[in-house]
Amino acid sequence: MQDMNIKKVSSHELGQKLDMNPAQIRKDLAYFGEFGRKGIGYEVSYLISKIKEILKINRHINVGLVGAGHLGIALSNYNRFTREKLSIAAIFDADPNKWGMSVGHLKVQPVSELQETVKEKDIKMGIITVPATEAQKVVDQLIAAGVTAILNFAPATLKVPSHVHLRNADLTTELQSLAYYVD
Amino acid sequence: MQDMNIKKVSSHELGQKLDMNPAQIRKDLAYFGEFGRKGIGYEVSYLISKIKEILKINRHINVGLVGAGHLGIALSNYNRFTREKLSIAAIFDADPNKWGMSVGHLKVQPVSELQETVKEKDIKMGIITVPATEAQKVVDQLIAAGVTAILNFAPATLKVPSHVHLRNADLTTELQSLAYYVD
DNA sequence: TAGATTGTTAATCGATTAACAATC
DNA sequence: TAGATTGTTAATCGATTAACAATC
Repeated sequence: MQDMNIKKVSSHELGQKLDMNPAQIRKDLAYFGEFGRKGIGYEVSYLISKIKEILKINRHINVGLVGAGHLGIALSNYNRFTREKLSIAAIFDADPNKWGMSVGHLKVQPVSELQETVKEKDIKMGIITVPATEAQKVVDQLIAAGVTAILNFAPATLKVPSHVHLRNADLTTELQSLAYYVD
Repeated sequence: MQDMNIKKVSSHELGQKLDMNPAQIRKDLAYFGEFGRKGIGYEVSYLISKIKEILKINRHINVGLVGAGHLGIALSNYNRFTREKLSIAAIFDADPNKWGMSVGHLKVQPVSELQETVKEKDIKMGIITVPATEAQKVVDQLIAAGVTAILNFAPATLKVPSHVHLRNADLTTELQSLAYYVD
């Protein structure tokens, strides 16, 4: 709506677009504060900024990626990250043949430099795109370096301490959920 | 549990593992049929087969992948698909330089062959890993070929007719949801 | 038989929706 | 002012949990 230069929106309009009851929208928003004006509605730009604040996506975050294989390179080139204030700030790999290889504006670094680089570049999140057999070792190293939020693409069940937030991006599950609708 | 050679399980045990109330588990399962035995519990292998049946993941499905870039190649090599009865049976790309290129045991085909190959190989699902600018064109071609379940990795909002099931695998959202827990 | 556990009905709990005073 | 729309309280609805007869 902001892109379409629409300035204000009512809970009724939002409800139509999101296929939700207007009262639900007002109640959910009201839980976090008073963002609207009676008789007027919600100001689009203000609502966006408030929602970003609530979801904590109103700040820049540096991300470290471990595993310079096809998936790792694909993610590095994924330009939507940049738009959403997420920067891949370093890429690591265990394979000496890949060290120094250019990926975008970055060069692949040895995993041994992980700890130092995480501190230096203020990396707060990690992405794991190594083979399943290497994943636990990598997650341990990321945690040792102080990273507490990790997105794992390796098809492995990883063990992390309770203060670390691990999210598994399981592409199989996505496909399987679609399989339900086939035929 | 099957891998651990455990033969039977009670709703109480399942509840503990899944962090759910035992009554919830019994009720949910009972919705689909009577899978347990009073005084005994559920037989692990039977329960697995019934759940796979309910979720319709008890059959082999061939998948066509469009876009032989890094992400496409990464997905082709993703061996977990095979284990879950999902086979990438063909890879397409618009770039003539990629035609004939080997990816696993497949060769990259021109998109012009899509329609024919989908029929020939009984492809039921599609994966889109092309640039955002090409995605709508590709989804249209997949639909024209008769594919009704599509997983899209391109950061684009695609239009599909109501009988087609489109699922967007948005990697940004995954990362953003983790960002909430940073600091 | 006694203990265990299901499937299901009844009770409880929480989430959604309706209604409305406040007010722009 | 009259119409619109919020934030919030009250009413409704549905989902979760407890309880228990059936039975292995």
